[in-house]
Amino acid sequence: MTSDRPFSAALARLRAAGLRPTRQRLALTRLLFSNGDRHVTAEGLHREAKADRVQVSLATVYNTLHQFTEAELLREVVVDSTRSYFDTNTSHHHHFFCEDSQRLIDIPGDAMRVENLSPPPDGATVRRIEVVVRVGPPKD
Amino acid sequence: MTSDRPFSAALARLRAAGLRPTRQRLALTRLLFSNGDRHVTAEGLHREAKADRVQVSLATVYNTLHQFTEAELLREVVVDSTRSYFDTNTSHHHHFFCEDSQRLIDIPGDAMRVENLSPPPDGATVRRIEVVVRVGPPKD
DNA sequence: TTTGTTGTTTAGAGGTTTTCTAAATTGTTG
DNA sequence: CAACAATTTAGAAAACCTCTAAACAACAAA
Repeated sequence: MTSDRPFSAALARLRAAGLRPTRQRLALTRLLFSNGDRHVTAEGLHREAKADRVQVSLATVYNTLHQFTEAELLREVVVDSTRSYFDTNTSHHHHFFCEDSQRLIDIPGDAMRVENLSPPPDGATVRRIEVVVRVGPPKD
Repeated sequence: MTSDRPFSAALARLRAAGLRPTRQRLALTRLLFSNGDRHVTAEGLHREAKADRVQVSLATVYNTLHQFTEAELLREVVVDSTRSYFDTNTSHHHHFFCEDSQRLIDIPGDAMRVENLSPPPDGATVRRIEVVVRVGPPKD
């Protein structure tokens, strides 16, 4: 097993990514990864940290989110042109995006298939296929 | 045929959308729709207009892009959290997004299929399914 | 054509999210 | 511990977009 204690799990994650386990990064790691898959914005995570009495600046939240994305601990999901979302689930999957609540919901990678994709232009290499299903409230 | 003169085509488009054919809207309409499908940003279209000696403010470019989107003359494509893209092709289709050149390329709607989509949560209604294939340079 | 009304445009201010800067702090290594 | 490098931070700044209120242009009616 990897460990059931949040602290050493967080520590292990950071070490594996080659990032120094600072107080701020440990705290953010725990917020992000201790309770199943999550979708966060920088602002939202910062608020959460403050509510948790973790002293961390917004700049550091941004830095950390980007470093974690770099290290593939997170994935950025682009669904809203005004805000960036980060997803703790880095495995192959897609998203529902609820346009009224601005919330993301995972669609497991194997619950959906993209068929018949035409080849990319100029022999470019496919980096990722992202499917976003925009949903609204029930039409009742 | 609808008309081969750009002016009356633009006029017809605006009338059909219930928008007054002002000098600015006519000029932007021509830039947008006279030469096949396009993907533009507000900043980019504004630059183009200036290069074309069309006097129009950036605020009007934004207003116009949004009104056209509202009227379904354009579609917004969300691929980049720092900028909004607008697509003159409003029919069912998807996109390649070249991450190095920041350019969009259409994938015809029938050149690709999304199969097996799980039902949306809480009986929410699906508004649109968007597929973005992010591509990078050839790995040569 | 003139006039009144309403819709449109505009410059500039302002908002929001994100990045940058440079100084202070912290973690790590010898 | 000392020295060095990485990290954090507040605040300034950048980028993109929206708002405001005043000027202006399109349209309809007379």
